[in-house]
Amino acid sequence: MTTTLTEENYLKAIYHLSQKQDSGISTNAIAQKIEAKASSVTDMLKKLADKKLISYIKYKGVSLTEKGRLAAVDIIRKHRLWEVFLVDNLNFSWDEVHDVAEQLEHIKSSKLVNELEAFLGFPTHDPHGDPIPDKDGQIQRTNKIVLSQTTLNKRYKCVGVLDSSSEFLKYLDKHNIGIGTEILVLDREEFDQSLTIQIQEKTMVMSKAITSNIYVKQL
Amino acid sequence: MTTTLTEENYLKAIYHLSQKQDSGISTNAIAQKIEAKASSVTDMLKKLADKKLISYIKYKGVSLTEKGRLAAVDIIRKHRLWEVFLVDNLNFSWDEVHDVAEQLEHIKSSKLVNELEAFLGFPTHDPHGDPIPDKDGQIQRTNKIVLSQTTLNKRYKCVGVLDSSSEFLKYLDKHNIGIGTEILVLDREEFDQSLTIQIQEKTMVMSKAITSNIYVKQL
DNA sequence: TTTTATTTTTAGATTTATCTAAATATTTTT
DNA sequence: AAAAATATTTAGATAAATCTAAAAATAAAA
Ligand SMILES: [Mn+2]
Ligand SMILES: [Mn+2]
Ligand SMILES: [Mn+2]
Ligand SMILES: [Mn+2]
Repeated sequence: MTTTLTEENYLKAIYHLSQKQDSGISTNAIAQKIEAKASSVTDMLKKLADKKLISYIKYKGVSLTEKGRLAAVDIIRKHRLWEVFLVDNLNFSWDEVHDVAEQLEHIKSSKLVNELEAFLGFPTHDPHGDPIPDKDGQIQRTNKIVLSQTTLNKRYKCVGVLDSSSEFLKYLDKHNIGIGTEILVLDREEFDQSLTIQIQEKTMVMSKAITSNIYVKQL
Repeated sequence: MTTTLTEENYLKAIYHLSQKQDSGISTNAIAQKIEAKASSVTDMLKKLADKKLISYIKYKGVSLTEKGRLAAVDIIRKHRLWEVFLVDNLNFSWDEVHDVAEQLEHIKSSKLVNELEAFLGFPTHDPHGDPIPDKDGQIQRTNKIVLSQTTLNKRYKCVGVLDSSSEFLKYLDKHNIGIGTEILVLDREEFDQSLTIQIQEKTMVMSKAITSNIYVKQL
């Protein structure tokens, strides 16, 4: 009952796609995420279905079984714990950790991940504000919203990012926005939905492409 | 010019075999170490020779090129640094680290290994007393001997192990022998070369199978 | 120095994960 | 409801790493 690196990447991709859309995850959507051709995906789906990790109905898309969900969440747990380690202890910045974590998440050793978690002080979130699943696959979900959906003249705190690409994170760094940053929403331009916000006395305008990728919580 | 996980394992195997015997490492010796069939080894040797990582003359065995040696030493550097991390920070004992390090040694990120080294305080040796190669592939070699070749009535310090299998390390744990342990050699039985030694007031007899796997330095 | 044994290489197959091209199913448009 | 477009699956190929069985080379023994 061991999963290969490739299978693990498919499970993770299906899991992430399931966050947006509950079931019937399409072959094409997976192909796009994995960066493989649809025919390759079909082959792998048969394999994952044989292993009871997904429910697969030809032409109708897939969904994770409980077994598959637990496997996926375990990879994500490892990924996020390693990201915390890289930032907290090895001087990585939040835009540098993802690629290395993509490799580290496949290391197989339950002692390793559990000891790592303890060493890090049982962190609840990774450097991008994403929650870290616990040993039993439970995820602490908080009711965050995206900055684009905030109401005017209220104060918010940045608690995460939707897009955690290196490019976007560097943009945020440049404008001194990170997890914990306080943001006051001043105005919304109706034409393009751009926001005028204030961060530490400084006022700036942000396009919707930006604000729809920043998670905040009202203070 | 990237090396696959499998290629890396072959390079490491060839490197370790080269420590005992300088050149002309045989196909069979590699096969035994890798736990593969000789025919599989021959295939891989061609591949490694194509990549200029080894010098290979049909039927005459192989040796690492400088490029291959550096690649091998880099894997070993990572392996040993991770072993230090596991023991120093994640509560692993020296008999538990090897299998996990076998996985971690293949993670590709020069920032990761260099930052890890700094985080660990630039350790010179791993938990088994083996030297950690530096960034440039240099290895600090010390003139250690095996316990079986010591002279009577002299005091030694354990500085490493030749056999670092879990079984052997557990045996050493049971008898309170570890890196740094002081050993006084009292007597040698000529018949079977067994040694009577003294460790912290306690006297014990050890077979040659044991004493030839413990590295010591005279005090 | 032949003969025998061992080692190494080659030839051909297998498994995993991928691809292209073609066939089939589903969805959308007319 | 038929035609067109899109999505998905199948068929057949390829590359990496392995294997078994057979052939060839080298080493050891007679
Ligand atoms: Mn990540
Ligand atoms: Mn993350
Ligand atoms: Mn080791
Ligand atoms: Mn070691």
